[in-house]
Amino acid sequence: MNSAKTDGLRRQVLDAAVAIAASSGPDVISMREVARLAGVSHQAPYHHFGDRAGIFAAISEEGFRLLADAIEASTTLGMAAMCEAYVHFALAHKGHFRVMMRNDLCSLEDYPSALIQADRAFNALRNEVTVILGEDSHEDEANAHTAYMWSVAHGLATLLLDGPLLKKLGSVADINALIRNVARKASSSITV
Amino acid sequence: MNSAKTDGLRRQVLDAAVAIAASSGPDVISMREVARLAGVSHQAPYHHFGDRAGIFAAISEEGFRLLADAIEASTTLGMAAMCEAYVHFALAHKGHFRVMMRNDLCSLEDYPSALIQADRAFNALRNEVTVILGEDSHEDEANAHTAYMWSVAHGLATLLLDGPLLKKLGSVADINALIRNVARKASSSITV
DNA sequence: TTCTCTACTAGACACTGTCAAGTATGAATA
DNA sequence: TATTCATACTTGACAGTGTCTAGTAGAGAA
Repeated sequence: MNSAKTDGLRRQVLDAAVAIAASSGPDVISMREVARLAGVSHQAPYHHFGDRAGIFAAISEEGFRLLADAIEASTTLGMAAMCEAYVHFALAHKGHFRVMMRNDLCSLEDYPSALIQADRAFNALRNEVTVILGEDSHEDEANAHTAYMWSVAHGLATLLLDGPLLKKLGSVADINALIRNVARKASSSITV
Repeated sequence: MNSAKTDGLRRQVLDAAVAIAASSGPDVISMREVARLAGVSHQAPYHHFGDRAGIFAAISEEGFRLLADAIEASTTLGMAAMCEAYVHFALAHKGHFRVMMRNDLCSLEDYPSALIQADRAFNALRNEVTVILGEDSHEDEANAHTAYMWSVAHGLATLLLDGPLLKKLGSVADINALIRNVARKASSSITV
């Protein structure tokens, strides 16, 4: 009955927390509930995560690692593909994404290992922008374009995930078509 | 000492809650804390809001009303101005904005009066898009463009407010210049 | 006077995160 | 083999939380 000791409790708690974040949001995650789900005492998770913020930090690190992997993998496919990759990651990893983007749950700068993964994702996007703009482009210009691309992808992702206005866009027949459409618009704004 | 009875307790609780949301995030808002700040018993706020979600609903309604006002006012100035208005609203009303965009705190469809205000804001943007596209434009095209504009504005707003990657964009000299730049890029993507 | 409505207060309950202290188990060391 | 020690837990307690229930002071209407 007690599977906590067979496969790692740490992994089990993490999976439970991500599942709760995906279904009901990160705020519903409770130390005592995840302990209960894992079949251990209410204090057992503290040994692996320190405190509640520690769980969120672990989810963030894992999430940013997955996001960076996805974005780096799409680099060769161009700007629009990177934008799509960002949105699809958010939809496919709802639990992770919701936690990652809430730095009130755990401030990223307190957890350097999570920050490293976030940097990987950002740098991949930033590099692609400079490649497109060319070596001689101004730094501010590259920053502005990066901010623009990130805003589009992040905005669409959060609107699709938790946006109060999502249902208004429901009349768009295919949600993947919308994502592709938005990504294409965004990427074409760089070259113009 | 007890100013709760002189000016309305409802207003006092709301202001305290918005202030806490702006400084520390909505999750820190506690029924008992806002009651304490207002100098009343821990049950007094329940008479005005029903429960905790009721406070968030009231903040959402007020926030969407202010947002709709701001967006409608900027209609005559064109698409880029509407986009800027959205972002500036988020920065100027941090407390409201954070609550509005968290429908896990209170789901908007349960509070029709708040939903009406959200619709006002959306419709203003949507109308402007159709005006630019022309009467004969397809509905899906208008939806896609509206989704795009909303994504850009919302993405930039949330990244500036709570984004873990905000500091990366810090090298952009003037943040208002960034907002104007992004808004202009976004609006020009419609006519192209 | 009595009745009713509003705007509260007071007490209790289950639940939460977390501190402190204890325990079983396995490996390393003397 | 006996002892030490770290790991991975358990148990118990505490303050703080949202919210249910039950009361109360006061104003206006009948």
